[in-house]
Amino acid sequence: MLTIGAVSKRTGIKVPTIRFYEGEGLIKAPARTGSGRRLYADADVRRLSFIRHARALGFELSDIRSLLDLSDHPDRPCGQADQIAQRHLNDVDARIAQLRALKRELSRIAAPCAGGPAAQCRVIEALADHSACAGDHARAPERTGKGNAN
Amino acid sequence: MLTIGAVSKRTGIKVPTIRFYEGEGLIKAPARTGSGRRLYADADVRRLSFIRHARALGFELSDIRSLLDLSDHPDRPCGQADQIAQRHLNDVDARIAQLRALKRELSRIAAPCAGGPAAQCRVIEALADHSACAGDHARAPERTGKGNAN
DNA sequence: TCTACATTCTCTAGTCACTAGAGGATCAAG
DNA sequence: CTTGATCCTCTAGTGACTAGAGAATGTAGA
Repeated sequence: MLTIGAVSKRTGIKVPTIRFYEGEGLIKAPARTGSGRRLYADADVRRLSFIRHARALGFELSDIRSLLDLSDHPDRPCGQADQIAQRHLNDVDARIAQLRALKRELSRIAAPCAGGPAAQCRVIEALADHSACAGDHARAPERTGKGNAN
Repeated sequence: MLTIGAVSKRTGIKVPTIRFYEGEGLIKAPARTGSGRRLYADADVRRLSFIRHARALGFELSDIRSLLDLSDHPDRPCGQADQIAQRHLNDVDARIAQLRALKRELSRIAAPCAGGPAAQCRVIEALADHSACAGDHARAPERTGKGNAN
């Protein structure tokens, strides 16, 4: 039986995040010591590793919930799991395409302009002038994503 | 002078979002009719288009604030604007690389398994088995990003 | 003029997946 | 017996909006 800190080290998931997952019902409430501390079994560690892996691959918690539900009932057909993974793959594809378009325009924009006054700045100019822009900007690429390591 | 609805149609930014931007100080509080309705001038529409364009390019509101501040003071040197765009370009490059790696692994995982029971599902199996995984999953790719059209 | 419907107003709360911090209890080592 | 690490619960904050309540105002047709 492991404390939450030990589980955190093994899975690479931060302690508050493990508690958060419990609150979200992704893992069941674990056993407790007499003083109320959480005690985890190996199965919990495996489940949390599954969650971590899926999160690292960008699956949302609702997707992970479905996936876990499915693995809790191995008798059910697994078409749903494929569907989730396929949908996610399509998402990723779309985002890559979007970011490529974004990069093209940013490269065009971000050529240094020798530190002149902002009045001649190409960045501001390019962003003010929507007509000069190549792609469809109907949809935003969402969060910039600085990367977090749990 | 345009109502908020007309400005929304012209810029493609939703009405509540325009009010939100006002609250955030990205645009100044507009004139009002006798009954308190917002009235926008063309300059406001241009400023909002700037914001929309920058958001579509993935700039955060804090970046946009700097950019707007810069364009409000055209006498200042514009190195800062270049810096913002350059930093953003680096982010975009990193994210593309990350998503490519992600796609490789997802493609490997998401091969359909002929609708068998979940017990033999490759998706679940692959997610449970962290050791079989290629890349470093130290960092999560953040939000999936379904794309929103304002 | 009346009625119906659209639009606007302000305000609060919800989204997602956590993260940070307060304030207190318990544990292991020296 | 003290020190410091770890644990507990709880609330609130993040970013960039979105949704909804409840009320006032505007506009078009009968």
